[in-house]
Amino acid sequence: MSVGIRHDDLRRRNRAMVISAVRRAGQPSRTEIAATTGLSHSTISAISADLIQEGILTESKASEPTALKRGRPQIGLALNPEAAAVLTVVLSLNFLSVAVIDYAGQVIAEEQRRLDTLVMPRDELIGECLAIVRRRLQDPDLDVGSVARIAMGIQGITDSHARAMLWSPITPLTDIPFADILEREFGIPATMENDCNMMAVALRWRDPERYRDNFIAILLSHGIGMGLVLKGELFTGTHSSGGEFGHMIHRPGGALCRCGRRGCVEAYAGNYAIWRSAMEISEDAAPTDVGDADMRALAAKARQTDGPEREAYRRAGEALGFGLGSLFALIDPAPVAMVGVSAAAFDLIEPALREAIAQTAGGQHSNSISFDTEPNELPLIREGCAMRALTFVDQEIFAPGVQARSSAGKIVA
Amino acid sequence: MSVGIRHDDLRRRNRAMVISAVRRAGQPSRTEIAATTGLSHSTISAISADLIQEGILTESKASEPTALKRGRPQIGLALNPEAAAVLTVVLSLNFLSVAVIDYAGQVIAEEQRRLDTLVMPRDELIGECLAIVRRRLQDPDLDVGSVARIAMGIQGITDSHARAMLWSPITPLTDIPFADILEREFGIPATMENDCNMMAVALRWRDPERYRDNFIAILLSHGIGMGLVLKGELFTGTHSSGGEFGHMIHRPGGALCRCGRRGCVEAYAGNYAIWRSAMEISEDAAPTDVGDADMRALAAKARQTDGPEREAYRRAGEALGFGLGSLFALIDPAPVAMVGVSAAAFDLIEPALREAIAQTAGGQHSNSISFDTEPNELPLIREGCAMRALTFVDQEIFAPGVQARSSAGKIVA
DNA sequence: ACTATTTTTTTGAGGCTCGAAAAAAAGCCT
DNA sequence: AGGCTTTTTTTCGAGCCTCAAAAAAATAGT
Repeated sequence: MSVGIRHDDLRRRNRAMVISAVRRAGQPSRTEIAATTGLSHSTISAISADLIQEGILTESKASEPTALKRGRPQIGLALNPEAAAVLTVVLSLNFLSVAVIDYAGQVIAEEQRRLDTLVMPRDELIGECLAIVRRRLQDPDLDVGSVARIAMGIQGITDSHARAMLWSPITPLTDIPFADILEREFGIPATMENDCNMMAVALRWRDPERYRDNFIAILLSHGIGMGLVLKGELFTGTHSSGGEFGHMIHRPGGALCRCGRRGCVEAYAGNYAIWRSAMEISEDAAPTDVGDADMRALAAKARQTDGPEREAYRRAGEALGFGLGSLFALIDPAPVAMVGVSAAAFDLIEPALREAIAQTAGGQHSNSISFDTEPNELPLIREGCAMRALTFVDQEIFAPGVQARSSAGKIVA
Repeated sequence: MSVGIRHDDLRRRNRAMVISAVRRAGQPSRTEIAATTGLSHSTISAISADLIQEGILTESKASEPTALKRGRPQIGLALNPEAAAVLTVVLSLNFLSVAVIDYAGQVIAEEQRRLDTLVMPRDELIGECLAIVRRRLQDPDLDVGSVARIAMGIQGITDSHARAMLWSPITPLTDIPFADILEREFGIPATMENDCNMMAVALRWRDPERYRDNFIAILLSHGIGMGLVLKGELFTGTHSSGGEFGHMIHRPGGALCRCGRRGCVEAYAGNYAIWRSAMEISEDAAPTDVGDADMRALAAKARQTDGPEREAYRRAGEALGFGLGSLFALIDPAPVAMVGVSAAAFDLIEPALREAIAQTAGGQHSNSISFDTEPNELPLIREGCAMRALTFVDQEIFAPGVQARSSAGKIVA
């Protein structure tokens, strides 16, 4: 079961804590770090001396316009951008993008490509991913050896260990162990992350005030996805990436969902469902792909006239509201971020959503539940992947445990 | 944010680990503890010498019929029953029970009382609880000073810090801070726990093989409650005890629930809902109390003839199945324990439940989801409270952190 | 009685954090 | 300018903790 704390773990954990304090705070002084971590000044001094000597941190003398104060000025500590680099791969519908990011979090190279993900055979899809990564790694401007981690994000379900894509709406293929494939090809540790989870991670870094310990990121796109942070931790399923909010049951035996089942929230609130409803096509009709431009036109029409388009958004709001109500019954209410193309139509969705949620036990005080919108999910996913990879480097490479230390470079299976 | 590890914390944590290893394993030898905790023999030897000297552990020479082996025989370590005692209070519909339990987990005294919880005024209800505790504490056979912790369990919603009852079906009263009340009255640290959470805790101690890291305990009684363990941790809401499975929405705008809303799972699967449906009373009718004997008679009738009684159980199964399907979409499937009087009628519920769950995304491989039943919830709740209180003593009193050490006896607010 | 085997304790070394004191690096004041 | 104050950072010794190795203890087999 839970394991004892060894004597060496102590330093390792406190190192990790100092690094993470610097990553969060930007340019904290040693004194500030001591205050936030609760460790003594002497300990922080010793650890940061080590980290600077190892090239992980740097002293940034040129601190911001220092508020004129008496006493020895604080010396800001910053992440050394050259300490390492990470690579992010984001695979979404018909689109593949890669970025190389330095240790301080700045993008230093990127590349994007259009693909027909829906029809590509397995080998080709994997091949395209490997090829784009290889091109970036072979960039002469880049010191290849410094790429310490790859984080790949994909729309769809991944396993709970972040190793494989289990199922995805962007391809009929299933069970592709992308993390293992990337590690085998490039010898760099990799993970396979769920898109909505990465959105949640990114939101937390973007706005820690609002998105701190408990919040929900919901992707309103072709499908409905969710990333959930509870008590400061990303919530995942026990076997899969979990949080399949879109496939909670809204109406037993109801509209046909893309997953082949009936009555899921997504079957009322996914792009295809809103489209189907607005066009007054049967609820039993097979889901079709709807482009972002078409969805924006639909929203415009719904705003203009009170017809089936507006009703379609109303029904989507109702499904989302009852779904959120059920979710809130389980976890208590939390702030929500709506992301994706239909988040731009949240004005059409919100009234019915609030009305529905007010009818649920989880929606008590539904007026106090706050929603935020962000129409563009891709930057969020990439940012999330970047932070995921960087914090891995922080913890597993620059503050390694006993196992990792004895077998540097070996990929953990 | 997260705080650094001090040097003194190390010993504290490892002490706690040794104690918990003994509590889990029964009579482990030092060598076994070293193996399970991963600490060295010398460390375990030093820590256990301390604990024995302080009267927390004892060496149990008279170990079980030792498998004849060469070498120095292992000396079993056991919890010293006299090291401390805890007190459990369980308040349920019309029933109040108290037990005193020694440090090794044996019940050493108990008392039970019938009350009219539904109609008692606030002062009287609190007064009865205090009186029954006081009687047990004043028992001359009991060394009062040794009672180190009180855990109170109640049917209903508690806050996430386990301090107060927020709402309960057994009384119209709300927001009673029982933990504070007990602490003020007796000067003993106390917590206020949710019944279903305690059921889950108890199941884990009873059968750690089956109920280890991920499982669900569902109370099928007047209302529907849930205790959820995910990744080895009890899952609670962010503000409340959470996990209000019974108030997930089964059918928007559907049958009237005891909570005043419509379409909750409970409005189809709670005792009153099954009764209402079997008697062919309107779904809009106000919930009524149904005795356990009546429910058993109803189940018998349903088994005998295919009438409205059987249909009522079928509809309960359907609601539970779709509810579990939605839950499993969020957390992935896990073993389920059905507890309470209607668990005895699970044979009537199961077919429709499995049929419904198979129609949900979370219910993939629904045949592999296993159900267990336990008709009697009260012993489980008491056991859970006992283990809760005992592990608190293990961790907070016998392996105290810096704060607790410097202010012994002070109640943490 | 002696040896082999296994468990437990003892001992010394090394490492970590902490508090106190010293050193460093400014601004402030006369 | 020079001394003083204030604040940050570093240094140093003390006290713990864990670990590995060696020693001691306890028993079965021969």
